Amino acid sequence: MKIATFNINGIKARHQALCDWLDESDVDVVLLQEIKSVNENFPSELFEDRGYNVAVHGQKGFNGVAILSKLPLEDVSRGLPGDESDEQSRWIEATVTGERAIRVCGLYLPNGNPAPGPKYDYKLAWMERLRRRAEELLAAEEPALMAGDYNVIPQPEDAAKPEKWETDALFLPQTREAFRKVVNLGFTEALRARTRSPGVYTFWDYQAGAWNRNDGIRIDHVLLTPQAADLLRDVEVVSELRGREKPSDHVPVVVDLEA
DNA sequence: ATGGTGGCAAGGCCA
Repeated sequence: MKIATFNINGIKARHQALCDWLDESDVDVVLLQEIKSVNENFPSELFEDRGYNVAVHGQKGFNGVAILSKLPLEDVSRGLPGDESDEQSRWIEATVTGERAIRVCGLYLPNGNPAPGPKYDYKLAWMERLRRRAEELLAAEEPALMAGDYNVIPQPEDAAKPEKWETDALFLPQTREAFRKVVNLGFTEALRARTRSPGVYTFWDYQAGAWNRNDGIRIDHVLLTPQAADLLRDVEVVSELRGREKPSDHVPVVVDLEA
């Protein structure tokens, strides 16, 4: 089973590019972030026509996550637990069953800039809620993954120019520590597990020719429970999409699970 | 130090 995470930066502007990729790839499940759309305006038919089931957790203008799946989506849950007052749409999860049942969680972790400030406080609080949900997933001792735009550069080697990010919310020591706290509960970070991955990025800013100079960062991650890590066959970053017409500033990360 | 780009949606906000 191939499961992808992809921050598409606006479904309205990107549905054609997304469909082009779906038509030429063989992904079974796609976790989308930054759809920037309310549920009613999400073009579900485009994906249903291609054999995908669709679950959306949208929001007007910003954020928004969704799941596309060729397998039925069961037990869909929207919103990260732990704060009833949080109105931002950044989390969606569901169970997909091929040879094995996998719990897939799609997430769009807050950017957090400028730091310090209320947005950074929100990011850290969100990461603490993520940690608590992560503990529950591990306790279930079943195949599960949390994939998405984490807005975290885990290590200096995950940025072409780490010095540029020193005071940025994506790379501050507190951010990296909070991410480590989640991973070290017992997850396998899929790409890091497969390669040392220096020079492998998933985001290039639209500005200043970042793509042409390969001035990227690796901030889209797939975290696997031990039971899912046992099923890991392959990991791929589809960086080629970043060079196409009207690209997202992120590219997909695809894991292939024996499931 | 500033500005550099892009999406949503219709004026800024967010990244």
